[in-house]
Amino acid sequence: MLKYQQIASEIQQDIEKDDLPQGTKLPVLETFMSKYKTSKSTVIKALSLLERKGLVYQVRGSGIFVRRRNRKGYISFSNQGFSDELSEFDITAKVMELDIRKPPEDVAFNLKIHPKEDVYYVRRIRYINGQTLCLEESYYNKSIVTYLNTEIATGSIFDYISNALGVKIGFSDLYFHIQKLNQEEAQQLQLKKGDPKLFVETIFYLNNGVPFDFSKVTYNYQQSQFFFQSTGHSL
Amino acid sequence: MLKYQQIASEIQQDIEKDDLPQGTKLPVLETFMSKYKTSKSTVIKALSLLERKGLVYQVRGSGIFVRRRNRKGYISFSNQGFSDELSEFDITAKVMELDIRKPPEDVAFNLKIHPKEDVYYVRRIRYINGQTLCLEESYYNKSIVTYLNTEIATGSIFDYISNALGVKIGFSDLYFHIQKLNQEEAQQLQLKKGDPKLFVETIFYLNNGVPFDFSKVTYNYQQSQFFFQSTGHSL
DNA sequence: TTGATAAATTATAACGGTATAATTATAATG
DNA sequence: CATTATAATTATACCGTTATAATTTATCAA
Repeated sequence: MLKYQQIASEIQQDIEKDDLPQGTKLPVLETFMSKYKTSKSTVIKALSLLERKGLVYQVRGSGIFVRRRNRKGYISFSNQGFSDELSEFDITAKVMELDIRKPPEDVAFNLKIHPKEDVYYVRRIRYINGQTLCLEESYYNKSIVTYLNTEIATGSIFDYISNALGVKIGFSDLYFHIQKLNQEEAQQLQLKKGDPKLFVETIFYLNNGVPFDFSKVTYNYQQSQFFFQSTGHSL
Repeated sequence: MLKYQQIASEIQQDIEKDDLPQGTKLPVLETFMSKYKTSKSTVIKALSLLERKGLVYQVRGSGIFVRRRNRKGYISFSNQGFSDELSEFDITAKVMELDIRKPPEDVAFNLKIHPKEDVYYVRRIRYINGQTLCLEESYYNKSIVTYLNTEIATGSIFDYISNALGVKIGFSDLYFHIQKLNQEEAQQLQLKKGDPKLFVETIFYLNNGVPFDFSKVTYNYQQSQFFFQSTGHSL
């Protein structure tokens, strides 16, 4: 791990370990410099990383302070997309379908592939604390995600992709819609037709800009409590 | 404006002016260094800023590339919250209520003030392209936002706060919920009771960490198409 | 005590340099 | 021609320094 990431990680652990409350002032930069035996720029980078993660805020001329959320039970979605810090919740998944097929037109378009190229198709129901969280349909570019099976898809597909396949995940585009459930979705989520849903289409890209996953997710509105932290202009 | 912000702004304008397509490679760092007569670190800072804004992505060993969204008609919400780049849309507002009052318990809690301190209360309906976009209830800490009137609230309150009052806006916490409209909300949004809604509570903080605005917004689900770009882990 | 002024503290901007890691292009090899 | 090894390109990490801007604290005057 990079030095500034390591430092950021240690500072984060310290904050969480001591459960420092909102507004607590952290040591000054000089302290971190000598503590971690590194340069000022590296400390600044580490703290900027924590600021982007929403853990601290920095005030010029004053200091660096702890930033905390004040509500529990919300699924946080950071700049990495969702699924960060879901350790707080018990998330499981049931794989309904998994096969190799040719992509529909919209999928081919979003993955920037030819409609006759193969994709992995995965349909899952995900559960949070035993309740239905969402229906998920995902299409993976098979030339990048070369292999998948039900066992893998029952766990975290992304962990598998980044670890076993050594693929580097970069960024993603998310498109949110609020809609009404149709009959089929309602049945699978154990809700009623016409009930609200959050529908999210996401395109995931590798770090070199190549799209490798296009997914459509329908969320159970009863579980749809999300938390998002925005950070300042400059940083 | 700071040098790196200025450079970022100019690069952004170049990208938009020439309408550079996704994946276009930008000049190498050296080019920017000599073009803007500045150091490498400053160029890197400018480009990192653009990366966080979702305008470019950088690939080590390869180059810097243009990142573009591929759908129109979505309200983008960046790390500044919503309302960035809304120039694409025609947004108006009608002020329904505006007065000074004592905050309810939850508002006092989120603004971290005593329940007997004064707040400005503003209730607005906002329209997008002539259609109802959302109902908004906002509470402003009066000791920070010292004055408001209907004329100001008809426009952008945040522009007024940051320009006229010279207050520096920092970050914000957003809490999202998917729910059903009640009778009153449905009527105001010209929808039906039980229709879906996106309900967002937001706490806005000054750059020194003091909360100054707590708002509750109910979105018309028919207009609720949002776009969000996530950026990589490291950066 | 109050209010203004100055000094100290603190984070940030900006410079410029060396070293490193990832990618891409080129050359060598079979 | 395909594969492999090497070199060139390119962005990033990291160092250390000076200058600057915001804030806080201390000082002084009324």
